[in-house]
Amino acid sequence: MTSDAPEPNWLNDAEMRTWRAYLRAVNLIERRLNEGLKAAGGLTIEDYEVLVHLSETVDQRLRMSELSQRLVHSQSRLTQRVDRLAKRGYVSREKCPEDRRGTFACLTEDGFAALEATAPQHVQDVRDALIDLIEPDEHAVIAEVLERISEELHES
Amino acid sequence: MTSDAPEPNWLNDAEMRTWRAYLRAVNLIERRLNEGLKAAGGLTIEDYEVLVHLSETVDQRLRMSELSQRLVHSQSRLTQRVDRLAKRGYVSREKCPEDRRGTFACLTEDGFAALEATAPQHVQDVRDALIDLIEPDEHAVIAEVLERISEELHES
DNA sequence: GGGTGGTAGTTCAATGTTGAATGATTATTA
DNA sequence: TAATAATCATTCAACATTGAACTACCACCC
Repeated sequence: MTSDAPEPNWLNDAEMRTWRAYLRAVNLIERRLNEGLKAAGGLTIEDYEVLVHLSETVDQRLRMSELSQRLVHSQSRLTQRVDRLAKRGYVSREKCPEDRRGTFACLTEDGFAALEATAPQHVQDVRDALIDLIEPDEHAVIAEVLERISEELHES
Repeated sequence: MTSDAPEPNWLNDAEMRTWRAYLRAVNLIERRLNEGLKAAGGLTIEDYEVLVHLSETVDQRLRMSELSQRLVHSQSRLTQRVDRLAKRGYVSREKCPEDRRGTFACLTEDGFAALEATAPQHVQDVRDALIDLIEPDEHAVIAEVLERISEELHES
C-alpha cells in the first residue's frame, strides 16, 4: 500500500545548480545595485524604479494601481514608498478626475533631476552586474526566458 | 569644450527590455514562491533557504558568518532570522569550540521535519516559476550565465 | 433608483531589515 | 609581549514591508 501523495518531482543535479545559482545571482545583483545607487545619491533601487517608470510615460504620471502592478509591489508598499518620495519632493500626488477613487503619482522636476543625476552610475552598475556578463550569443535566450517567466507568472 | 564626464554607455532597446524583464521576473518569482510556502506551512523563502543550507551540510550546522555569506544576507539580518527560527524550535545555536567568537546554527529535528513537510510543494513551485519554464536547449545557457554572475559579483 | 459587490487607495499594528555601535575574541606587528 | 588591528556575532534605533481593516467610490443588475 503506497501513499496517496504523488512522489514530488525533485530537481536533478543540474536543475538544482541552476536554482542555487539563480538565488545567489539575484541577491548579489540587488546588493551591488543598491551599493551603487547609495553611492551615487540617496535612492534605493526601489525608489529608482518608481521614478523610472514615471519618467517613461508621456505625461510623467501613473495611477497608483498601475504602478504597483508594474513594479510587482503591494499597494500598501507603494503607497508608503510614494509617501517617502513625496516627502523628498521627487513625486507628487494628483487626484484622478475620471475616477475619483484614483490617484496619480507624478514625477516632479526634482524627481527627474535626481533620476538624471543617478542614471549614469546606475546604468553602469546594471551593465556590470548583469548585461555585460551576458555574451552576445547568449542574449536572445536570456531575454526570451525572462520574458516567458514574466508572462507566465503574470496572473496571480 | 565638452564635459569631463564620459557619456554613459546607455542600454540599447534589447538590453533595456532584458533588464526590465529581469526585474519583473525576479519579483514575480519571489512572490509566487512566497505564496506557495505560506500555503504549505509557515515558512518564508528566507526561512526555507536557511534550513536548506543547514540540511545540506554533513553535520547539519554552519557558522553564522558562513551562512550569511551563502545566503547573501547581512550578519544582523541572519542573527535575527535565526533568532526567529530558534524561537520556533527549527534551529539551535551552539558555541564554536575552536573559535570562541563563533556560533553555529544547527538544524533541529523539528526544523528538518518542517523542511520535509514543505519541500514537495516548494519544489513544484520552483519548477512552475522557473525551472520548467526553461526549455531543455536553453538550460545550459541560463545556468552558465547565472553561475558567471554569481562568481563575478562574489567579491564585494 | 437602491442594493450588492467590486475596485482604488490609505492606514495601522505587527513583523522584518539596515547599518552603526558594541563586546568579545583572535591575528598581526613592533 | 604589548599594542593594534581585524573578525564574529549581537544589539538597538530608524526605517521598510506585510496584510488585514477601512473609506470612498464605481459598476452592475433587479
